[in-house]
Amino acid sequence: MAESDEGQDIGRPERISEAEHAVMEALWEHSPLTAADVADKVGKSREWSLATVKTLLSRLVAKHAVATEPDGRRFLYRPLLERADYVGGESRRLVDRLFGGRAAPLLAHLAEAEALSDDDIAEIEALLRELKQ
Amino acid sequence: MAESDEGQDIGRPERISEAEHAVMEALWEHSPLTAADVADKVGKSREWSLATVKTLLSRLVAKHAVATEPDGRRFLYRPLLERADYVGGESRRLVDRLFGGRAAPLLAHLAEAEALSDDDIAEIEALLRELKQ
DNA sequence: GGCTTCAGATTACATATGTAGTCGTATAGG
DNA sequence: CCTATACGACTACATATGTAATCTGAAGCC
Repeated sequence: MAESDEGQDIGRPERISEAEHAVMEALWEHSPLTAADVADKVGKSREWSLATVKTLLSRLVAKHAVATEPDGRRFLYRPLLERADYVGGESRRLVDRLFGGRAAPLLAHLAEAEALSDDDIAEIEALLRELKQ
Repeated sequence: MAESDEGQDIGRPERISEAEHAVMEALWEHSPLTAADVADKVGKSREWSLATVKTLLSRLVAKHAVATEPDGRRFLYRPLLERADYVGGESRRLVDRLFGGRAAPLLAHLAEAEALSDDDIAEIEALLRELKQ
């Protein structure tokens, strides 16, 4: 048992795998969805069987990242974890692990790898202006 | 067999796990090192037995991320994969997976999460100036 | 030269993850 | 009513990962 029996499930953000993340993206884009809907959306890019998508959805429910609500004889799935939280967490983890928590070196790396377009640069400048005032 | 038998091992960057990454950090900081040395350095933060570190080193050698050279009856380990390459790859993967390859949204997220210090901001501004000229 | 010791090699084992298939059952169609 | 289906639940299984312990052989110490 993860949390001592009884009591609501606060905190403890269970790790979401890459495959699971793909499913989350489908739900973030639009929800609620049935398993078939999700399989459909995700199936565009990955070649997953419906069974696979169902497994991933179950795991996400077990991890409290997705909630279900009955809809007749089936379920509608809806994200519990918000995309911003997930994305923020993952970004943070990477920056912490690889750059000692500093964002600047990350940016430097992306810049070096030509991963920054002119638009990106303009956007980042705007962001900084906003942060400073 | 990973690459058709015979022929040098070009490309195919095998994925390095988080635990393995910790070992790489030790080697990037200073190399070559013996397994015991690595265990020592890594042991500062993680509570790993020497056996564990040896396993991780072996796996890294199998993944061609680390090379060995005999030193008497033991090995000296030295990174083959460069830190910049690893870090660049991981950053890229994250940005691609979560931000459609755009760096600006990543930065926005870090900013929102207060993950940007004043120093960071100054540093990033300097970076941008450099990029623009 | 035999015993201890230290190093890498091999084996172990639980959990996570990717990827499905099968089971049981409620329901919709005939 | 009975049957074909469509779902979720359960089971499966290979590989990856975290975390070690054990085996084997060479080196050094008495």
